[in-house]
Amino acid sequence: MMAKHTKERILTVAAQLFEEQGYHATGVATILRAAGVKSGSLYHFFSSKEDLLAAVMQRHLDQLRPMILDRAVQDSVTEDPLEHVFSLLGVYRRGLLISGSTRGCPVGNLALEVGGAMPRVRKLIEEYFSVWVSQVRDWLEAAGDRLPASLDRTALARHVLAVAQGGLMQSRAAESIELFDASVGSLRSSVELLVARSRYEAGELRDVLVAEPLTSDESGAPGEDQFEWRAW
Amino acid sequence: MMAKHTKERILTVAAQLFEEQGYHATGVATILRAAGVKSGSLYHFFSSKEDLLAAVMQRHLDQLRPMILDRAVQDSVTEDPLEHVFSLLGVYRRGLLISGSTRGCPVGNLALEVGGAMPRVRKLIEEYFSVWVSQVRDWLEAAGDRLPASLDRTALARHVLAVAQGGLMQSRAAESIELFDASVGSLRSSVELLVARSRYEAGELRDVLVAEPLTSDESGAPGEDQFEWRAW
DNA sequence: CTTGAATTAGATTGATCGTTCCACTTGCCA
DNA sequence: TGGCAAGTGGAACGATCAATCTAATTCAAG
Repeated sequence: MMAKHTKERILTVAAQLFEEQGYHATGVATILRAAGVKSGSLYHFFSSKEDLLAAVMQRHLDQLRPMILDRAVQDSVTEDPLEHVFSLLGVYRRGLLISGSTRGCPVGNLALEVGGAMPRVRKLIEEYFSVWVSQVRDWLEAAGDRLPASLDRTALARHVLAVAQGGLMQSRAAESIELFDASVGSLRSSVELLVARSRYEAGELRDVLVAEPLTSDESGAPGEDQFEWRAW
Repeated sequence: MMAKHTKERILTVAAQLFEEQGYHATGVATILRAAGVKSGSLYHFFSSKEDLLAAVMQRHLDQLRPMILDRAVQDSVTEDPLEHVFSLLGVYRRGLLISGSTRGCPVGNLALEVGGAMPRVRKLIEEYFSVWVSQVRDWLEAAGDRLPASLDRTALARHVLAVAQGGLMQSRAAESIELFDASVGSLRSSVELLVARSRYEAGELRDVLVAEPLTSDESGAPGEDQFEWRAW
C-alpha cells in the first residue's frame, strides 16, 4: 500500500525536480528513483516525458488560484486590494527566502527553457500568466479612483508580473534577495506615487510630495521578517 | 581554408543554438554539424561542453558594452540619459521583433536554466547583470535633479532590469510583443511621473498632472516602427 | 626543406537518454 | 469465487549523449 497514489506522487516529484534542475536536465530515471516507481508505472499514466511536463504545468495552473492568489489575500493584513498585489509578491519572496534565493517561479523558469517547442506546454504557460495578470488587474480595478482614471490597469498588471519574474531571475542569478527587494521596492514607490497623484487630481492632497505608504503600519512592533521585507 | 577561425565559429554557432534551444537541449553533435567541425576540434579548444558554455557567456559579457549598451546610446535621438534607458529596452525590443517574439535575452534565459549548477557560469551571469545595472544606474545618476533626490538610483536600475527580463519572458511565452510593450510602457509612465514630481519639488511645475513625455518628439512624422514603439 | 607543435579528422567509447514490451500482481465488480 | 481491467515490476531496446583516442594534416619558425 502506497502512501499516495502513484500518479500523484510522480507529479509531485517531477514538479519539484523540474523546478530545481529544469526539464531537460532531469532524466526520467531520476524521476523514477525519487518517486520510487518503475518505468512501467510512469508510462502507464503518461504517454511521454513531454506529456508528464504538460501534466505538471496543468497542476501548477490548477494550484495558482488556491495556493498563490487566494493565499496572497489571506496574507494581507488589510483588505486594501493594492496591498494584495504586494502581498502576492510577498508569497514569491517567501519561497525565495526559504530556498536560499535559488527557487523562483517554476512556470517562469520553464517558460524560458522550453520556449517555442512543445506548443501544448506553451499554451499552459500563457494561460498561467493570463490568470495571474487578470487577478492583479482586478485588484487594481478594485482600487477604483485611488489610481488615476487614465491609468491602464492591464498594462500595470503586466508590469507587476514583469517585475516579479525579473526580480526573481536577478535574485536567483546573484543568490541574493536584495535584488528582488530592490525591484519590488521601486514598484511600490511607483504605485504610491500613482495614488498620491490620483489624490492630487481629486483635490484631496495639497502637496504631492507627501506620498504616504499604502498600508498604514502604525504598529510599532513589526513581526519577524516583516520588518526586513518592509524596509525598502 | 576556413571562413572564420574554427574556435570563433564554434563559439558563434554554440551561442546561437544555446539561445534558441537552451543549453541542455542542444547536443554537442548539433553544434558540430552546424559549425562544420569534428569533435576533435571542439575538444581541442574547449575541455568540455560546460567549458564551451562558459566561453559563450564570457563572449556575451564582452559584447555587452559595445553591442548593447553603447548601441543604446547611439540609437538615442537625444542625449538625454533617461532616454538612453528606454533606448536600451528598445534594443531588446528590436531583437524580439525580428525573431517573431521568440528571442529574448540569452543571458537571462540561461540564468534560469542552469541556475545553481555550474558556479563558474553563474558568476558570469551575475557579472553581466551587474554591468547592465551599473550602466543604467549611471544614466539615472546623470539625470541629476530631474529625478527626486530621495530616489534610490541603484534600486530603480535593478527595477529596470527586472522589467526588461520579465517583459521579455512574457512576450516569449505569449509570442506577442504587446506584453513587453505594456510592461515597458508602465515603466516609462513611472519615470515620467518621477520627473514631474522632481520638477514639482523644485517649484518649476505648477500642476503635477501635466507629466510631459521624456523626449520632446515634436516631429510629426514618426519613423517606421518608431510610431508603434512610442504608442503607449 | 626540416622539424615540431597546433589543429583537424573520424572512429569509437561507455554511459545515459526516453521508451517499449511483457509478465505479473492487485483491486474491483459480477 | 471467477474474471477482467488497472496498475506495477523490470529487463531490454535503439538512439543519442558527452567525451576520448590516435592518426593524419596543416602551419609556422628555423
